[in-house]
Amino acid sequence: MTSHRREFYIGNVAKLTGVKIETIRYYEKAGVLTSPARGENGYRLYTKAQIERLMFVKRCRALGFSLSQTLSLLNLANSEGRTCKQISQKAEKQLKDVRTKIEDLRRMEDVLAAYVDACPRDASIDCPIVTALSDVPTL
Amino acid sequence: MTSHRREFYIGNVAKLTGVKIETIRYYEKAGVLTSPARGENGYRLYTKAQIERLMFVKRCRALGFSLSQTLSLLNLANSEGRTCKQISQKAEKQLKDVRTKIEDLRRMEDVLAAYVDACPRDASIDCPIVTALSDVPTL
DNA sequence: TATAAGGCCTGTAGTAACTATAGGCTCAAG
DNA sequence: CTTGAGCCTATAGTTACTACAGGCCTTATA
Repeated sequence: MTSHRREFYIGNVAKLTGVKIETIRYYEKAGVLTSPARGENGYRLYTKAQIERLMFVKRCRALGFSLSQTLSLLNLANSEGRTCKQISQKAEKQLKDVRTKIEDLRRMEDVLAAYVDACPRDASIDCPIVTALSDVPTL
Repeated sequence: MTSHRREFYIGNVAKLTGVKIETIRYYEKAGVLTSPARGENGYRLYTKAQIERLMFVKRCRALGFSLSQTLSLLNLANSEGRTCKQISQKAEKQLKDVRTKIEDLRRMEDVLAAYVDACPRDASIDCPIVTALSDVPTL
């Protein structure tokens, strides 16, 4: 054992990356992280490269990529002949998906805001929000 | 059997409301819909009131309310002394939650757009997106 | 009359991405 | 030597569905 430690227990990795221990193990089982080496006690031993991979995953997740998209991005990023175009296409697709979600939420926001706006928000019994939610078009 | 049918089979309800049969049954099991009467053959028989309740649920879901929030809204809407204020508070909370989600997605959008923008999107090997995702601050 | 199709039934399992718990081993400190 | 922290595995729970599997019942067609 040298003075320069190059392998980390999972608890250390969790602290370094801000990803919970259970989540790290889950990522391994889900196949987005490669299985680390094990010490004689059976504990997982992470290398710096594996911790970097975990950070990559964390950032992808923060951008809304699914785990399978993340894995495919990782594989692409680590593949020999991959190009910028391939990578940017995935990013563009994700950007499009995010924008679609924003639009959906915007519509919800508009309706909700209109409801709240139309409501006296006092002790009235007759609530326009309930009316709007209950209204049946034609039955 | 009169000429005026006032009870509907689940398939009809699904068509009328646009909610899938399995989903309707799921809502019943989940407790947001009351269990309908059964015909002699064991088939569910829905009344108009139950179909209206289902529409209420459908609209709540479309606004992003969870099933338990939807149930609590339903109970509130159907309770005797409920006020506009109580209803609008739930709507306002949901509006706030929706806006928070929009903000989160906006941040993702900004980062993704910046990544795509920074990328030459051609046959280059050195991709700034990968670099950004891989970059480890201090390890 | 046989049978095939379609609608309904129940119950279970699968989905995504974790989170939490149970039961048990190891390791360092007092 | 015991206590507590940290690690291990395996399983179940979460949300809101969706998709079978296996099996009634009824009706339409050959």
